[in-house]
Amino acid sequence: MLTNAPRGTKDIYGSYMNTWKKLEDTVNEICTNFGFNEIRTPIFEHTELFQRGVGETTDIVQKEMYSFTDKGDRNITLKPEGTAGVVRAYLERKMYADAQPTKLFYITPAFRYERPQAGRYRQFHQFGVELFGSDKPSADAEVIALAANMLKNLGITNVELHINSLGGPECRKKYNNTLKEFLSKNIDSLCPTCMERYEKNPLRILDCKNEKCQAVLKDAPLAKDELDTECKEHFEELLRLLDAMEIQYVVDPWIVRGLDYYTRTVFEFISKDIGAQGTVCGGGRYDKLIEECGGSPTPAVGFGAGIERLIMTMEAINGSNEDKPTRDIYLGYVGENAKKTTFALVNELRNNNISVETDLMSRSVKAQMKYANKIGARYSAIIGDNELEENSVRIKNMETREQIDLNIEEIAKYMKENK
RNA sequence: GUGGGUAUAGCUCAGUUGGUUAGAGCGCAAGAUUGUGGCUCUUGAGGCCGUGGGUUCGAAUCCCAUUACUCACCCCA
Repeated sequence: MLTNAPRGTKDIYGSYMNTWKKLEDTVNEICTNFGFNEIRTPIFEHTELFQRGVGETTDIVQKEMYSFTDKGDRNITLKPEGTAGVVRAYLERKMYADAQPTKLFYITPAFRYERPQAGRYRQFHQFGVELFGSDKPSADAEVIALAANMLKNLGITNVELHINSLGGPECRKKYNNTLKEFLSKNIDSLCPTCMERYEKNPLRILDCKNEKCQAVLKDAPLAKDELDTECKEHFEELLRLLDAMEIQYVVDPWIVRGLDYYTRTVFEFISKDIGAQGTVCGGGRYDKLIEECGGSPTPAVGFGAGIERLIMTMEAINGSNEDKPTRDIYLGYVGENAKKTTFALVNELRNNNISVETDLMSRSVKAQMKYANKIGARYSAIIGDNELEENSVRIKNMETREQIDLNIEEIAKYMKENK
């Protein structure tokens, strides 16, 4: 137990960390270009926030939350997703009084008690974006464009954008009824889970993979055909904007998102290369959520992307990022006198922003050179009594094997020039 | 929560019909005449054979349980 991380968690280090950092840098840069500002909200919130925000009927709230009572008898939950906390902050910090729209992004751990499998962890990480204050299709377009742009910049080309509109609350209610009516004729041919869903959440039946259910659904009414004129116009304008930006998409009437708060636009970027959990990025519009959380009616769009899944898709294309570490120079030494000089020099170089390593293992010169090679040092030098006497150190380029003699004082300058 | 697969060294994996001290490759460490890397060679360290119980004269090997990992369902990022 002491040497086992809790189930469904992961240590991030080594080559995985390289990819992770690259991803974070890309995300930061793109969000800045799109005018989104970073927000970091607490890792835990009052349980009620998620019950309201994510929805009482969702699996997330009903069975997957890490909840506990703190010493002050507060009901606390580790965030199972990123949006609710941001919505809370938007209201609490009165960001609606700033220039609108408010455009925020976050990278955060999230926690769900689920059976782990490929692309699914109990602690995972979400990159997400939220845009508050605009009900216009252009806001949907901007958010989708950001996601597409990010994926492109990460070199993720093996994903497809699926998009749909569920309509506003009225359309949705109406569609639910039409769908139930349609299904009622064939309810006995549905799979057992779908028979349950018929009562609970008929929309979900649409993306059941069971063949029998698919057969029943063949001529099912589609949400996009039940939209009122406003919702329909909204969706069509969004598609026109995506076309204008040359963002490829598939209108997929079957996508239904599991979170309760979506209205109108929903979309997913789906990969076929990372197993059953193929949704790399999912989001949509949630015009009712802010009211639900106690604010005045405010439209919003956003998405969440799973960092681990993004990395999986990147690795499916490029393999894992096995970059060797690199250091500017390895400075070794022989003998006690040289040791002091070397440590002083190492410190000076580091103060000049040069990456240096030296011997901490009392190794032979040969072993020190081997180590220099392993850590990917670009240059190496060994300081001993001879070098101290003559004030001359031989700097070796590890790749070309070229060597050059320098005074100890000249080393920092030389390394800066050859950084 | 439900099902399938797996579990031997840091990693990838051998291990015969149950038989004495459990192996290989890679990695790690030391060395191959003086203070200089990558190749080669030698040597070494490192295993409660996932854990607990059972069968047996004897278990890494057979049986049961358990845990973890893994894939899928479910759900979602």
